[in-house]
Amino acid sequence: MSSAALASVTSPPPPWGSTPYSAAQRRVAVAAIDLFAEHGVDATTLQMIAERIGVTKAAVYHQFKTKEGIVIAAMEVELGKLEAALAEAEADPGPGAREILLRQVIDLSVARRRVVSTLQHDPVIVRLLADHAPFQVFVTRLFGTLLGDETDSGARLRVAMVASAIGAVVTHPLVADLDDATLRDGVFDLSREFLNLGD
Amino acid sequence: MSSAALASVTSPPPPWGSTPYSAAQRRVAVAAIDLFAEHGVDATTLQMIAERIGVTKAAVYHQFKTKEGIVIAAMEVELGKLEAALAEAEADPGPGAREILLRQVIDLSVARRRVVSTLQHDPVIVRLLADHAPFQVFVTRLFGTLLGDETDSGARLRVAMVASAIGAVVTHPLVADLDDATLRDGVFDLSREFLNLGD
Amino acid sequence: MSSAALASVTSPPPPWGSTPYSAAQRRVAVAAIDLFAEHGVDATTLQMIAERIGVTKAAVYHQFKTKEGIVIAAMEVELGKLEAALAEAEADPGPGAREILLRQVIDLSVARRRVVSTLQHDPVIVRLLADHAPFQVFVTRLFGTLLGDETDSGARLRVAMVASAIGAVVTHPLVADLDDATLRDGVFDLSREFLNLGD
Amino acid sequence: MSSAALASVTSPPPPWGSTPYSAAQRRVAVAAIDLFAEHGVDATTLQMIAERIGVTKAAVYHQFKTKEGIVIAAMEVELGKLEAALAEAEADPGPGAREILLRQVIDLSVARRRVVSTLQHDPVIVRLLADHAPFQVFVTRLFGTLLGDETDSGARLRVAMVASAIGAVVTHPLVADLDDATLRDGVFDLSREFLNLGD
DNA sequence: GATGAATGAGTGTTCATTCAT
DNA sequence: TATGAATGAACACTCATTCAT
Repeated sequence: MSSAALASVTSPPPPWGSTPYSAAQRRVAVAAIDLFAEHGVDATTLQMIAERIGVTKAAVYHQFKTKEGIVIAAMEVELGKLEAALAEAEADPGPGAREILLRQVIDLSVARRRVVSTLQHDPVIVRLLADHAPFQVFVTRLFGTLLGDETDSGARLRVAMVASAIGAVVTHPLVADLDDATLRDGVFDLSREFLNLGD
Repeated sequence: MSSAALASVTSPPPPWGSTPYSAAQRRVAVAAIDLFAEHGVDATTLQMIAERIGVTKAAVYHQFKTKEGIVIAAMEVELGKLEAALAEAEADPGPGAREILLRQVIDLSVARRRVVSTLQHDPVIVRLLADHAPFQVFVTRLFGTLLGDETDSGARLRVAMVASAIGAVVTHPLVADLDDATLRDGVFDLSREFLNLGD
Repeated sequence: MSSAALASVTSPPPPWGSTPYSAAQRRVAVAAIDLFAEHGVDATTLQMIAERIGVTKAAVYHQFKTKEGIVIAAMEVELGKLEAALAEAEADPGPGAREILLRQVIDLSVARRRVVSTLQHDPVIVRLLADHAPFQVFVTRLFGTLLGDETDSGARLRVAMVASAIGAVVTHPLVADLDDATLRDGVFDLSREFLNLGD
Repeated sequence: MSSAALASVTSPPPPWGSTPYSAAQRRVAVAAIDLFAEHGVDATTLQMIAERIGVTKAAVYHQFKTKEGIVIAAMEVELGKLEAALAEAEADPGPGAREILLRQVIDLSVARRRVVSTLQHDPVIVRLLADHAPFQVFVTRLFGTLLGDETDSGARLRVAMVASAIGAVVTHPLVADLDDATLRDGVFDLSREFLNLGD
């Protein structure tokens, strides 16, 4: 049994999507995500975030005690979109579950191209994720489900390559001219083929 | 004919490896690359770079007029390592040339894991590259050669995915336990399969 | 005749102990005193005061219009404890009155060690006191009574030294190991000896 | 033998006066002391310090990495003035040594009235001193020498009262009209009397 | 060629204070 | 009465950059 399936049995997954962020906090987080994607976390100042939502810098600080808090909230809001699909895949570990989850991941990655790509690689976020246990849990669950029952190094390598590719290909200049649907389906087909998920 | 081959005919490739950086400048660039990889470009201060090579901040400024200059030099030094392989592949556009180039790219990516991954995604560098023509030329040549004669959207998508995967898979946690050689060969085989390069 | 006795004739002393502070205001003042003693006035935020009494910052503002108001209230509450003894000493200017007042001052200083020491020297409070007439009156009465009939520079110097010593000795590391009773009596005896109050 | 005399035998006292502060750093420290005495440490901004010596805030930061560093330097510069007298008294523990040291302490306290009083009681400085070992050593030496051979609680109380009085009496309103010389001699005589140092 | 000193323009963060509800 | 949201003004601190020596 995969470690992810095991985890789903022993303890309920953390409620990513339902984190108790107020509406005001959500507004900040959403504005922040866009700016992070556009300029990188370090180059995004609190001033910029405040201006984008039309309030004062101090008002933002009324919602979040630190910039780091905003970054985490931004990540939670974004990754929360995957939580439902992941929970579903964990609940029904049938052969199609991985495929459905894969599809969701790709859909989100394409739909939110720059955001996903940035959040996945920005040095500040990478460092933050490494120190933030809940994120580790989420990522472990995600890759565990994607792996399914196979956990040998070959399978891990395949999943790692696909996962790496998805996050980055969506902003690759070579496919900049593809429309979302084409990119989505193309990436999905190649990923399935790559993961030997085909019939 | 590929756009890369075309480019190589119309204009001589810029001398990546032979850029006239002095020894002192090279020392700065090398120190900078490591720090960029470790902390990100924005979080790497000139003070840190100066300290790492045991000189003063002003001494660094004697070698480079701006921080941006250091970033560019760092990229040139790093990408210069691919220049020889790329030139060779361009000179002999036989069927094996793409494979050799691919191998070189993967070898470098694995050998310099964190560096490559960081330099490829750091927001400051990404922005700099977009504004820096010589980099565009280099990247165009690289992908052009990797594409070979096929330039339809399907082929472009395959190359984009492989290129995206290579740069990121090398630091993926799922393969963190693999030794360099295994990772190198595994990624190479999967990439060939992906690109339909196998016999 | 001492200037204090004169003052007590010309104008009724301000009602230190009976200042019309509501129970809620008193609660704020008491919490504030402790925090002022612990961190200094400047480093004590309204947030801290509010938290200590379990209300919100705005609730504190409902009781006091400014932070300065809280500082003044805190001083009044604390000094009010001396008001009764001072009034009594003023009413009966016999030879023992000074001694009784001295005793009260020392008792309070020892019992509320850190508080007294801090409130007497904190730069914010010192400045506030200098601008706040009622405090000047109180202090004048206090020292006037302590001085008794002698007002030459020699007597003033003795009283000044004793007064200075009392406020600070209670927190001096050299006597940190003394229990309250010992410290109280020791300081009292030395002060009497110093002021030539003994028989 | 007093603990101070012992300490002077086993290890040379730290070089308070000879701390390697550059001229520029000294200029900052001196300006800071005055401002600290005038407004308190917390209310003294780096801007104020910078302006007083006619440079930029950033220039001050070039000399000291933190505000705390400035506070410590200010203390060292000020206390360094006592170092010579203290070392001398430690070297010659004769009966007159305590008296000479006492005289020096009083002279400095009177000459630098507000400075000494403030530095001795400012909450920020008090806290800093508690966490700063070298200051503890200095203070221990100082009081040890002042105590001489007697270390019972009675002697400690007398020294504590005198020490407390000296630091505070110099700014006491009751003696504000005394000129320096009168105050100096008066405090000295009273202190001797207090400490039973008279012949 | 290298250094120490200096600077201007920010950055994240804090805090007393206000106000609509 | 009490609160949550908001703000303006400030603060300590940072950093790329310049320049006289």
